[in-house]
Amino acid sequence: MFSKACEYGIRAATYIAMQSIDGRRVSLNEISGEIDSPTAFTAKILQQLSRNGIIDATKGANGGYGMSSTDIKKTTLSQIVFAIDGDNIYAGCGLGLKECNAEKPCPVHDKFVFIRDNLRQMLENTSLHEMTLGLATGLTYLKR
Amino acid sequence: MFSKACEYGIRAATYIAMQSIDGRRVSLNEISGEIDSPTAFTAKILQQLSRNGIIDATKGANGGYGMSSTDIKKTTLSQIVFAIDGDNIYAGCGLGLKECNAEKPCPVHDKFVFIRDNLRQMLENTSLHEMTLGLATGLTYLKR
DNA sequence: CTTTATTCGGATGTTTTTATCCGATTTACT
DNA sequence: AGTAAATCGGATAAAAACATCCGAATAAAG
Repeated sequence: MFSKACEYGIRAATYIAMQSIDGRRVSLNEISGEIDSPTAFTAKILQQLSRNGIIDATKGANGGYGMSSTDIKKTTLSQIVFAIDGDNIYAGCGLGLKECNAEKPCPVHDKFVFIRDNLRQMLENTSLHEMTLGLATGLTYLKR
Repeated sequence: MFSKACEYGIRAATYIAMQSIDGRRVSLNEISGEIDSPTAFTAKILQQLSRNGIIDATKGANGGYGMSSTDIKKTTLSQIVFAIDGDNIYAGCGLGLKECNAEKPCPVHDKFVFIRDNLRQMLENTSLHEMTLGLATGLTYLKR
């Protein structure tokens, strides 16, 4: 469904959000350890999120990654996916046609539109804040 | 959503089905021309579909690919996707966790289950026969 | 029996995705 | 000023996906 980069990105952002709620800044090593992702690759993804203003990255001692509480509430999975994978998920034909649309549809056009609308709404309606709720209570996990 | 191989596979199988309904066997060259796919790569995919019993492949002059009318009605997109991409679409966690399940879920487990169930049902309930209906009447297309 | 039209199967090449390495830069603390 | 703790950014490597090539095998038709 998503690229590996996107999976790591969502998990990393969720972890950063959770720790930011507790007022803690986190380092790359802590993140990749806690979400069980390849460290150097995760660094690249965090750079993309930082450039897109989704997380705050600070160099130097006592640096690391963090998010403001308003960003935690406002940022949705949709924004993270878009920052990493672009609009691949929303745009494009399910069967790979370049000019598939309502005028000249592929045989599964309508059915794909329906499923992708579901996915899009889910991503747009899920905030990082919501993602952290289950983690704090031990109901959900970010690794294994 | 799907791999390129899977996209070509669905389009190719749909084209074969449509022509088989008219009693025509089709060659690799005709298929890749009519669905606008890379010829040699399409051959590999058709081999997979043939090995999985989804299409009939016959060597030699007057050979080519075809499907029985019962297979056209019975074969679903789900079977084609499974033959090419395996269970990647149905199985596995949306965030890439190896042991994500109802006991130990990722933060979006339930939401992903919902969306994937939609997708699975759509693929299981769409037959190749249904795919060909719009093509014959010029309502849907397999290329461009 | 030869030619022609086909798919099959293995080897190979290309592109994209995933992942690593390491020096440069920045910042805080002593 | 010096050192340690961080991210940044560019180069490189490895793996997977995508794609091509070509000889072998098969079958029909002349």
